[in-house]
Amino acid sequence: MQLNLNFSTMSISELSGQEQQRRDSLQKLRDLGINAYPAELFPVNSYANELKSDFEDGKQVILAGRMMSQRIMGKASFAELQDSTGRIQCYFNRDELCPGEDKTLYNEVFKKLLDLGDFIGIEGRLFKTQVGEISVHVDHFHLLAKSLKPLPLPKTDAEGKVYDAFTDPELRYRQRYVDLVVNPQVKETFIMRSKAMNSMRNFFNERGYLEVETPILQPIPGGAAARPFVTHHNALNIPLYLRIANELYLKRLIVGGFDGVYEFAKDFRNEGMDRTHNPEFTVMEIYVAYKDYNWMMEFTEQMIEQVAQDVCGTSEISVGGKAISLKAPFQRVTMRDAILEHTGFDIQGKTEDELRAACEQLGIPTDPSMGKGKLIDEIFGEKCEGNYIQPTFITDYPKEMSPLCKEHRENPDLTERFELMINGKEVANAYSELNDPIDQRERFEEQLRLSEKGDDEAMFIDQDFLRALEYGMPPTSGMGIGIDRLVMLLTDNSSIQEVLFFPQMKPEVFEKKGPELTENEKIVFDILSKEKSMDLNALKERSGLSNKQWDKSIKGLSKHGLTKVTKTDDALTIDVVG
RNA sequence: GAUUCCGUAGCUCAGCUGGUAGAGCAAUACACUUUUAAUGUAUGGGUCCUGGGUUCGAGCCCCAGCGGGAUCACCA
Repeated sequence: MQLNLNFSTMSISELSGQEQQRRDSLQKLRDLGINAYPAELFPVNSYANELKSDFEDGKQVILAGRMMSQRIMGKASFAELQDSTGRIQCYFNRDELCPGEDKTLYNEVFKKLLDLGDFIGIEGRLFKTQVGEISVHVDHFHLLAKSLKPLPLPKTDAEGKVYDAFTDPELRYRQRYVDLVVNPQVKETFIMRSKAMNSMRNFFNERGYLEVETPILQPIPGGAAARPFVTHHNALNIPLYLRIANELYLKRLIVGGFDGVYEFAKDFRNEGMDRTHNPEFTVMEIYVAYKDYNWMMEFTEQMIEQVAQDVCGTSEISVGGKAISLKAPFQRVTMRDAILEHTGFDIQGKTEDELRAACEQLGIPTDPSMGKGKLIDEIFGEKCEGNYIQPTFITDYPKEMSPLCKEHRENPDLTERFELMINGKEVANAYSELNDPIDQRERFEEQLRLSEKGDDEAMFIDQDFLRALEYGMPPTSGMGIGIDRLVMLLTDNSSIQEVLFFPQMKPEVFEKKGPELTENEKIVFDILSKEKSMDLNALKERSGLSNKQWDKSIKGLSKHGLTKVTKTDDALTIDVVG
């Protein structure tokens, strides 16, 4: 029946007015014989920013990008073109673009059928307007790709004040492509991220270390204490884990004879999400043979300074309004001294009970499952960590916290481990790596006992890794650095979501708006279709619906275009349309 | 997980003690040959996140849910 006709066109009526207009423009372009999505390459030879920095009057240029604004003044117009480097103004003159009688290209195509956001290609020459704005005098333009959805359009005035900024975090993260188009500083953040990784890569390559790749799907998720994601391999019919770290594989490569290996690795942890944690994140880990953690501290501080130079152009950065100097060397403080300084308590030689008592005294909650290492870690995390704004190496961690780290050469309760703290947060973590296979096996067994006590993050025993160590691993120092957190520092962002292109979010629900009438709408429509025309109140009586349900239903029917309400002097009448 | 705030036009946001949904930009039409948040005139544009409830009447009040932000807790 007739209903079907109405409903079949519904998907089109779901479009906003502006979306519909753009589709109409697209059709008109096609009617004019213009392909809105041409296949051939466009021979770009210039970019907005370099044209502005190296102005050369009259230079012939070909460039392409999105048209982001249009100022039409009769026979002449200005438009802004945004390419990957920035924006440049373009000048369109009707009688130059259309020298003959036919002004369609300017009057119709440029002025009416092009929309903001469309990709166009420009051929023209550089000049400066009377106001001094560097612009391209357009000789020819080509539609390269039509945009069917209107972009948000932030505007900046002469004083640099931004209006109508696209700021809603949900929309920005879910539609990062839009965020990147309209928010230049967002793009800059990700360019800096790429520079940081390139800088580190260069730093390592110059020293002869090898970039490698190791498995992401691991039968035993080792190298860290964390809950993994599990998946299943069909052909092998075994569970596989997404890696929580790549440490054990990189050490196997040192066993195999490489002097230095590093990997930029995506790790995965099935834990909470907040402004500093995303379920997948990027870590750089590097292992260098014949070195210890003292060497690694020097290596790390040099690397950080170099990265800051390459990314920010300076080692003096500002984070959340605080000035931080990333110039090497960094301060070194043992964990014992750090705790002594900030609490007055000396952890040296203390028993578990004494440590627990100290925690109570400091107001730090404890529970019976915490061992010595955990208690010390709590004190440090609670009372010390936040104080290290300037880069500081905290060294010599308790043994229980570090099952893969070599025992300290002077104190068997400690390990040769450091963490680099910047802005009160951990940025890097490094060891003199444990290479004694017998000691390593005992440490794993200790982890197993923790696991049996209910610690679901205790490490698994990796027998193959132990076998590798038994063949012999040279003394080695390893270091891991959280790339996301480092980039947060360098770009002065306090949320990890700002430095990930696509932070994890709950899946978006794309509502399917069914063409079906709701039950209530059907009830109302059935009554009405028998009568064709009714008094509104009479219909409401007959329907027996509550006020709210009645209201929804009657609005829904009008929306579907099935009914029409007309107002006479003192009554409302409803009719079936058509 | 707890607390708290938010969800209204394509975008940014108003919306009074509950009384027929507003502005700027964007869009449409017209004018305008070096403008620049261009300007002037006119016009169109809404599932007020969803579902219940209270009410003669809900964008607003109540309940439940969805999504997001912030803070805290947990966790490397």
